Amino acid sequence: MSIACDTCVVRNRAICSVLDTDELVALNRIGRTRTISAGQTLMWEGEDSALVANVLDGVLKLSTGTEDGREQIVGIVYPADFIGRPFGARAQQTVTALTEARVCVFARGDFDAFAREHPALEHKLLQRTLTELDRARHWMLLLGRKSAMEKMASFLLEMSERLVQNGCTPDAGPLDRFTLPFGRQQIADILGLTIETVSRLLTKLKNDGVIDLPSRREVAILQRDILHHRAG
Amino acid sequence: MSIACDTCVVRNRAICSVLDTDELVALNRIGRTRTISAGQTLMWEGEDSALVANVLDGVLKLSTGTEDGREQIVGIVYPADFIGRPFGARAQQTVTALTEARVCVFARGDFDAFAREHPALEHKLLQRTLTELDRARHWMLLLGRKSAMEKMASFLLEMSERLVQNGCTPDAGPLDRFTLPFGRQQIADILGLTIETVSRLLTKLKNDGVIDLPSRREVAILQRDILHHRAG
DNA sequence: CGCGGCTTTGAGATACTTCAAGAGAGGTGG
DNA sequence: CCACCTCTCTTGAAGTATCTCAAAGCCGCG
Repeated sequence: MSIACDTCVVRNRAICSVLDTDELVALNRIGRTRTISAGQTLMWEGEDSALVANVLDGVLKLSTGTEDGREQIVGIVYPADFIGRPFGARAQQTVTALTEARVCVFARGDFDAFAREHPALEHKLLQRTLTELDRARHWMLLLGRKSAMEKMASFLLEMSERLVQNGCTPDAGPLDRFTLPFGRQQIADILGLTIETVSRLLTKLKNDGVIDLPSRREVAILQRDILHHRAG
Repeated sequence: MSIACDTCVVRNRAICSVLDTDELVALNRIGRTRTISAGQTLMWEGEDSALVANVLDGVLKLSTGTEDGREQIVGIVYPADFIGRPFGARAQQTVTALTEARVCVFARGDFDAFAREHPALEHKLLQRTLTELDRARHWMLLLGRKSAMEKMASFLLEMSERLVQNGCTPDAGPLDRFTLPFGRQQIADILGLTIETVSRLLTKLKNDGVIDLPSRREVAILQRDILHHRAG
């Protein structure tokens, strides 16, 4: 039987990788592919959790905000990552596409039921969730205890590691040049800073010869060791 | 057969609650109870993850730090909570007892193997991990975007909800008076502030009549609505 | 009573924000 | 192809929340 998953670009990296063909057929039946344009929101904080999804392509952000409009980005989602809140009634974060994105969506109830019948899938999801929890807690150190420059340096280093093309190329280590899927305000919302501070820090790093900024969203790391040093 | 779990105080709230008697006997065989005195550390960040545990009694903190000694508390662990990093080689946080604590510990390898054979246990663990992840991400908003006073007010409100005696008393809602398991420096390490700022904020809240501080570690909330308002 | 650790309070320093313009980039239409 | 517009980003100057440094107060405990 031929199904969409056969040609799925994240087939071997998403949580689905633990499923055999029959199981994949069953999962495929309850899901569908959806395209989201940049800036569009897939689910809202506080809304009831109706959907979960696998990311096929693109980058999305998870964010929370205060009543008066301050925003904090709490997670960045890449291809093969899972989004949504299974086994829970409410979505706790807003999910918004930063680039055009393709996701494989499931009604939460359907997915929950399927997962409960497939322990291997739940196990994979558990592993991912544990990793995400470690990552979130590590980010709390950055938010709570690092200076603005340390935050920025840490951020650039993390991006150089995470934005590696997840394509066919064998793992080539961190990139020395990459295009951010964020504008300055979004970097500020990730680091808990203001847009002006972000701009000043980037200019300073550029003037110090640590990085180069070929265009608005491109970054080239010229002196990784120094950047590392500034990350605290 | 009589086992320790029969009289376990968290029997119905810890992840073990999904196990039947036979399973509990098996799990009991690979675990043992251990007492930790206040201030003692159970596992260290970066060390390999040898243990996992259920908390029976007491309060512990999860923390990470920078090389130069700055610390951020990233989680607080109460009775019936699970600690450690199953299915992963390294502990990502340091776990330290804040009060004298009793925990039910397992060698990580033993626990991993047991969990893989008991999907219901993994499911329960997944649910907990998802909840913890939501909590951690919510805390990121506090760390990144809230003012010192907003942080303190949010903290006091959260404590009044989480420190509810988990004993036999039916759920009685948030406490208006409680004893913190933290000193001032630890509150600072939770909120990403300095000890002096923490002290000043508490005295201000007291002078404003919003709270009372009967002793060093006791807090009484006098005007919950105002505290809520100051939490942002 | 006196000692040591924790906490409070004060005064001054500063990192980051806020407010306010100006410059640059990218897109659109003439 | 250039002029224009808008949106984002940069830069500057001033303000302020929080930190740092320093000293004194409190409290439990031997």
